[in-house]
Amino acid sequence: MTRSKSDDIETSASTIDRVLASAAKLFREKGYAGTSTRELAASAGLQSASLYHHIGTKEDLLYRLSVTTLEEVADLFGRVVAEGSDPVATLERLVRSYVELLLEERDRHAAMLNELRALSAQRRVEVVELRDRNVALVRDVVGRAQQAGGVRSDIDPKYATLALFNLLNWTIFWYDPDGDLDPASIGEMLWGVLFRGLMSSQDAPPAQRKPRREPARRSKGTAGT
Amino acid sequence: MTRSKSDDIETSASTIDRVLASAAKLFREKGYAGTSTRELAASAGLQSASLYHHIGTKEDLLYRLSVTTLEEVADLFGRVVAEGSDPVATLERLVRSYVELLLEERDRHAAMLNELRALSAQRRVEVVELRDRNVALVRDVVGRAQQAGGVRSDIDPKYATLALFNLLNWTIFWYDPDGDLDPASIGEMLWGVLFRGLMSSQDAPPAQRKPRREPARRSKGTAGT
DNA sequence: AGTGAAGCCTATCGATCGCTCGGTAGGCAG
DNA sequence: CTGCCTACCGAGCGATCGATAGGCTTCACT
Repeated sequence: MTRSKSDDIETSASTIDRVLASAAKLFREKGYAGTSTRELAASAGLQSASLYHHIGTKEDLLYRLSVTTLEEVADLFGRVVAEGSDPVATLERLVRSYVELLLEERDRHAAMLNELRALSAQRRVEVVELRDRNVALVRDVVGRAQQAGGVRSDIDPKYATLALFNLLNWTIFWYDPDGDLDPASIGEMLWGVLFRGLMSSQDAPPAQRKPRREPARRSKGTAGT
Repeated sequence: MTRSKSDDIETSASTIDRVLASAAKLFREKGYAGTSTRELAASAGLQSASLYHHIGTKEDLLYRLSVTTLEEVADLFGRVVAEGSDPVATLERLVRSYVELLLEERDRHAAMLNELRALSAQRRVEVVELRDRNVALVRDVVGRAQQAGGVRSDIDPKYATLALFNLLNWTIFWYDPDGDLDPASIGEMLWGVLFRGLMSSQDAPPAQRKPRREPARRSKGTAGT
């Protein structure tokens, strides 16, 4: 009452949030199996036994991290698609905002993407379903962009989407928060590579052009060079 | 002393090769820390004690796998560059042959790429140096392709190369040897995405064109889309 | 003042970890 | 034959693992 109780509640974050943040950081740095519950507890500022007041098992940490992270992605994607505009512009916003989220929450995304195998079979299936739902949303946008003529149609949208996430996800391995580029700049760079490619553009249109409907040849691509 | 000893040279030992192959497979599937020496031995058809007749420590397995794998990549890259031709054609052969090697030896590449953190500090530095040497070779080819006008010059070759390995390396996570595409087809698809991008090509040249020398502006890239 | 939950602690459990020990089986040289 | 070497194994070491048992303190509410 009269005494200042605000000073001992002033803990910056709740204990469970500190534990989850520590888990994400350590899982990314050392892997799930390579992180002990004692390290985890110490990183969050408590004894290992005290962990089990907040969680059931060590696996719960990875599971909660993964679900939260994938639901954030689903929210982001849902918001971007709800804005509604032409498919290529939507795809660009998906890519760039995803990269920004991926890198700003790198610990959680890296833990989820790399340590999925450590989950029990049932939970792994559940997490994979969440992830696949996000991927399917992007694939739909890719397909619509192809039908609208903004994206080349000689690549199966399934593989175009796999290539897209290839290009974006591996960034978690080299992104440096103290490096030259911030997440938004990396997203801009990667979108540029994804959409325009590395090919020198002598006369490519800088923005989208009216749908011109290529004959959608499905040959084997740039075989001969 | 020099009688027929060529057949019992230690490099032809089959047990150690089985152990190394088992280690690569298990490290990819379960991670380094998640794989016990007992599992490793069982997978190679031995008791765990017998492992230590062939190796010093568990870490030796990861180290030997990593060095061997990176030296194979260095050999491959050296051969491709030695063929000598225009930089864009060299880059295409680098990309496509790298993807084929990456996927044909997926276990070893995945173990090396994902479990590097499990190595001791000294060995980790050594392996990273080997890897960076391979990356630097690709970056040089990218830079020469830019100077020759075959690759757009508005992206720092450092980041173009990071994007390149982004696009290729993540494939280890979804490649299925029993799936639709074989490694060569995936390499062809990824090269197509890397070089041409996803943009619908109304009039882009299907093969290389004579160097046209862009002014090589080095600004911040594709800001306005 | 009394009650009960929340939050964290010390101490320790059984299981499993990487690794070592002392041995055995068989090939080969003298 | 003896002696040595490679390859392997059963048993078990100390350390560490994830998780548990039970106690102490704080605090809200009666």
